Amino acid sequence: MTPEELSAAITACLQDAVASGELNAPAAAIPAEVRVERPKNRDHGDWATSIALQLAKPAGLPPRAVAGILAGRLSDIPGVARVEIAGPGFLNVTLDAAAAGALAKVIVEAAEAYGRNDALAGHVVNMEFVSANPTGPLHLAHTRWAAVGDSIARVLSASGAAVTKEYYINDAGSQMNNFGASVLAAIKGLPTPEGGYPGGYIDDLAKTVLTDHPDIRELTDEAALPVVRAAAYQAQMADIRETLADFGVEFDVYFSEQQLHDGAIYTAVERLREQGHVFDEEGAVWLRTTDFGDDKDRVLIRANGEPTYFAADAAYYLSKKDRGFPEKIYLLGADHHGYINRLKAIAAAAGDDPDTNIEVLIGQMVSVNGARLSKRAGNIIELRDLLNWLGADALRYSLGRSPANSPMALEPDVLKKNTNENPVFYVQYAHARTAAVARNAAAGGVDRSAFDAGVLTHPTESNLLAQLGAYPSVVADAARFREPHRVARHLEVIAGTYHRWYDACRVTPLGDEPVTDLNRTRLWLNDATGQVLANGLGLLGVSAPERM
RNA sequence: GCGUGAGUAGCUCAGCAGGAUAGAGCGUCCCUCUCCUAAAGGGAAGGCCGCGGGUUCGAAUCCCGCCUCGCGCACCA
Repeated sequence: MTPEELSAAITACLQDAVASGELNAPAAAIPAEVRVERPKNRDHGDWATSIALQLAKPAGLPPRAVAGILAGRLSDIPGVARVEIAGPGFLNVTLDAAAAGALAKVIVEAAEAYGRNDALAGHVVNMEFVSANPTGPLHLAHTRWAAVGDSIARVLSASGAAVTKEYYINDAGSQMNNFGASVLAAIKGLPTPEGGYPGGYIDDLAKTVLTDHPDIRELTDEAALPVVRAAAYQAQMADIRETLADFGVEFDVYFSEQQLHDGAIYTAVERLREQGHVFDEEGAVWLRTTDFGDDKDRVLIRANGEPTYFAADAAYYLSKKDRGFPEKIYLLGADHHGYINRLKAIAAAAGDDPDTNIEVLIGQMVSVNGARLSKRAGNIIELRDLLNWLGADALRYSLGRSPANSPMALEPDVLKKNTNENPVFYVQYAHARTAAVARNAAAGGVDRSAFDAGVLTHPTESNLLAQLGAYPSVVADAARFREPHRVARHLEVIAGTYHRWYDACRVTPLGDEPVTDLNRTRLWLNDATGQVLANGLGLLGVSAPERM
C-alpha cells in the first residue's frame, strides 16, 4: 500500500463519517485530501495523521473524540493492522507487513515510471533559464541555473506538465559590438578596446575566426567588424551549447533577441498601447508598470527612437504567450530580483494574470570554499573548468541539492571524496550497492521467482518501504514548489535507510544456507530501492552507476 | 531609504501548505567486518531554531516590530 492509497482511504473514511452524520463539521473544514506522515518515532506506527486535531474545532468536539469516530473506520481499511489514538488526538496507523511490502513489487514492475505522477497534468510551461550572454563562456553562476532549471523542467515533466526548455540569447545591442570589436582587436594583435571583453577566450575566438576567414585582416575595420562579430558569436554559442550538453542540459528552443528587433518590439509596444498601459512623455514611450506594483514606470522606446532592453523583454513575453505557453517560468540570478515586478507588470499589461501566467524564480549566488566570485575580483570559474575538475555528476548533484533561493557554498575538495561527507557519492554508492547485491544474488541462486511481502517484517524493511513509498509525493511536491532539491534530499534519506537495511538484512544467504522466499522477496526490495535511486538521480541529471 | 534573500549543533546545511522528544553529514569520543561494496553501519556528547511581541489546543514554521549579513534599485545590456 502506498501512502497515497492510505491517504485516499482515510479521506473516504472521513467523508463517510460526515455523511453518516456522526461527524458534524462545515463542508469548508473538510480537506479534499487527508495527508499522512511518516512519524519520526516508530512507536507511533507506520503512518500518522493529525486530521482529528484539525477538525476538533469546526466539529465542536474534543480532538480525541473526533479521532475516536474515525479510528473504527480506519481499522476496517484492508491492509491496516492497527489504529491507535495517541497524545492530543493523533491517529497512528500500522500496516500489516504484506500490505506494506507489496510496494516493492509495484516499484519493480513500474520501473522508470515509478514516481511519475499527474499532479500537473494539463499544464503547458515555458521554462526559461541560463540565458547567458553570448559574449563569453558559461561560468559558475550559470552553472547553478543550468542544474536547477533543468531539474525543475524534469520534475515538472515527471508530474505531467508539458515543458519547453528555452534559452534567451541576448544577441542584440551594443554589447555585441563590443564583443565583436574585442575579437577583431585580438585578431589584429591590438589591446582590448575601451568597454571590450578581456580574457583568454577572446584570443581563442580570434583564432577560430581567423581560421574560417583567413583574409579578414585585409578588410577595413568597418567591413571586418560585422563578419568577425557574426563568426565569433556563432563560435561562442556553439561552445555554450556544447558545454551545456556535456553538463546534461539540452534546450528545446534557443530564442534570439535579435529577431525581435525586426518589428516585433514595435508591434509589442502597440499591443500594450491598445491595452491602455503605454504613454508618451519627454520624447520617450513608457509602460505604466506602476499600475502593477513596480516602483517606477519604465521606458520602452528612448527619446532617440531606440528600444530599450525592457521593450525586448515585453516583446519576448508576448512571443511566449503567442507561441501558446500559458505558464512562463523565468529563472534569474539574484542580481535580477529587481526585475520581478516589471516582468509581472508586462504580463499584467498584456492582459495576463501575473499570479498564474508568469513566475519569476530567483537563484542566489554560489561561493567556492567560502569565497564569492565576481568579475571584479577576477576569480570567475568557467563551467568547462568545473566539469573537467569535478565532473558533471558531482556538480549537478551538489548544485541541485540546495534550494535555489538560498546562498550556497561549493566545496570542491569535498566533492572529490568517496565518503559520506560527499552527498553525491553517498547516494550513488547506495545505488551501486544495490547493483552489487543483485549481482551477488544472481551468483548465489537468488532470483525474483517468488514474492511474499508478508516476510518483510524487519524494522529497517518497514522504514525502507515507507521512504520508497513517499518518493512519488516528493516528486510531485518538488514540481509544485519548483524545488528539485527535495528529490535530492529524499534520495539521501533513502540511501541512508538502505544502508541500514543492508547491514541488518542479507539478500544472498550465507555459506550453505538454503535460498528461501525471504531471500527472493528481499531481492525485490533491493531492486526496488535501486530503481527509485536511479529514477531520482535521473531527475537531477546525475548518473546511477552500477559499480564504484 | 525602498525592495529582496539569509540568520537552526563547533562547521556545511535540511526542515518553513503549523504537529508528538529539533534533523543529516562532517568534526570529537566509543563500538561493529573469517560471509552481498566497512567507500558502510550503530551509539554518546553537542541547540534560548538571531531578538522581542502576537495568533492557537500546539510555532523553527504563520503575523508585526527590531538587529546583523548578502544582493539590487538606469532612456545599460
